[in-house]
Amino acid sequence: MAISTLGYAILTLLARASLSGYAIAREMRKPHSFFFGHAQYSQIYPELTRLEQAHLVTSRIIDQQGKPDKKEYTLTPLGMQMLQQWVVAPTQITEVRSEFLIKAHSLWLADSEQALAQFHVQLQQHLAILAQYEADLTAIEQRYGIDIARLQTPPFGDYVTVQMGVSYERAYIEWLRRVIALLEQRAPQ
Amino acid sequence: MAISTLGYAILTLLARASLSGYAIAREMRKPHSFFFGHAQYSQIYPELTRLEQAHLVTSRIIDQQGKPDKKEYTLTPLGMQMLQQWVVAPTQITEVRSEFLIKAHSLWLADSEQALAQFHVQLQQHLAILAQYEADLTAIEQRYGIDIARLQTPPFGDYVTVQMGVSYERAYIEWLRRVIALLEQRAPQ
DNA sequence: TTGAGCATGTAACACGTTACATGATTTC
DNA sequence: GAAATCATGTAACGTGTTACATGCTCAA
Repeated sequence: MAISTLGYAILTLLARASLSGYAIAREMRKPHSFFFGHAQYSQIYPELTRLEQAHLVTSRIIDQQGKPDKKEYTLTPLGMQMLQQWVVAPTQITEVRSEFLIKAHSLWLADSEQALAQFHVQLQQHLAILAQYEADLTAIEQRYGIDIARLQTPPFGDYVTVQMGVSYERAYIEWLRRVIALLEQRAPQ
Repeated sequence: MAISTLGYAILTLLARASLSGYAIAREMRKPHSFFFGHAQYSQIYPELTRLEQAHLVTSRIIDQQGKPDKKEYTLTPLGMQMLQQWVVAPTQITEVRSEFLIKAHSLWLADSEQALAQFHVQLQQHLAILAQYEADLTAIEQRYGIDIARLQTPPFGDYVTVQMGVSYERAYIEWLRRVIALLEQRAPQ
C-alpha cells in the first residue's frame, strides 16, 4: 500500500534526527512547523508501525530513568530513498476549507458590531503568530547570514518555510485590517 | 446533533439563492469560492438530508425538460437564524497540513535541479490562479465602485474573500520566486 | 460515437479526532 | 493536592474521497 502524506511528513522529521512517536508529535506542534498540521498520537503511533512494516524505519526501545521507556525510530536507507523521491515529485495544489473565510463571505448578512469583534480577535491572534515567526526568522538569519542559500542542511528547510509563514501572516493581517476598515465605515461607533 | 462546517457552508450558499445539491457543488468549485474546499456530491447530498431533518432547509422537486428532475433546497427562517449566529461566532484558527511546504522544509536533502522544476510548475499554477482572482476583483470593483463598503448584499462577501485570494496568491508567488532565486544560487545552470 | 454536463444517491474505504486506559515524575 | 509532562497504545466516531449505479441530452 502507498504511504500517506502523514507518513512522508514523519519521514522528513526522522531524516533530521531519530525520534519517538511522542517527540514527532511535539515537533509537529512547534509554531514554525505550522505546515505539518496537528496530528494526534492516535494517528502517529499506528502510522509508525506501518512505516516499520514497510521497512522505511526501524525502532529500538530506550529505557529511561524517571520517565516511561520510549521507542526511538530511525530512518532506513530505503526510507531515505523514498523520501528523496517524494520531495521532488509533483504536488497537487489543494484548496482547503477555511471556516473564517466562509464567514467573511457571508458578512453581508451579519451584524457589523459583532463581526468587528471577531475580526479584532483574529487580528490579535495572527499578530502573535507573526511575532513568533519573525523571531524564528531573525534567529536563523543571524546564525547563518548570507550562507543560507548554499546550505545542504536542515536549517535551509527551516529558513524557507518560516519565510512562507511570515509572508502568509503579513498578508492575512493586512487583509484583516482592510476588512476592519470597511466594517467601521459601515458601522461607525 | 451539531451542524458541521460543511452544513453551514451549504447554508451560506442557500442564503444567497435556492439551489439543488448539484448546483451547490458547482458553486463551491468556482475559482472565487476557493475557501469552501471541494466537497463531493456524496457528501453534499446526505448533508442536505440532515439539514432538512433539522428544519434548516426545505426542498421541492422541480421537473425539467431534457434534464433530470432536480431537488431545490431553500433556507428556512430557522436556518437563517442559525446561520446569522454562526457567522459572528468565534472561529478557531486551524493550521492545515501543506504537502508542498513539507517538501520545501526538506529541500536540504533534494536535488536542486529537480526541486527547481517543481517550483516552476507551482509558480505557473499560482500565476494562473492569481490572474483569475484579479479579474474577478476588478469586475466587482468596476461594478460597485466605492459603494462596496456600504453593501449589505452578497457582493460585499465576494469582494472581501476575493481580496484575500489575491493577497494570498501574491504572497505565495513572491515566496516561490524567492526560493527559486535561492535554489539557482545553489545550482547555477 | 465519445465525452461532457445534468442530476441524485449508496457503499466502501481512508483519514482525522475524541475518548479511554495506564502510570510515574515534576512543577505550581 | 492538582495539573502538566513524559510515554504508548486501542476503540469509537466523524469527516472526506473514491467507486458504483442510473440515464438522458447536447456538442465535437
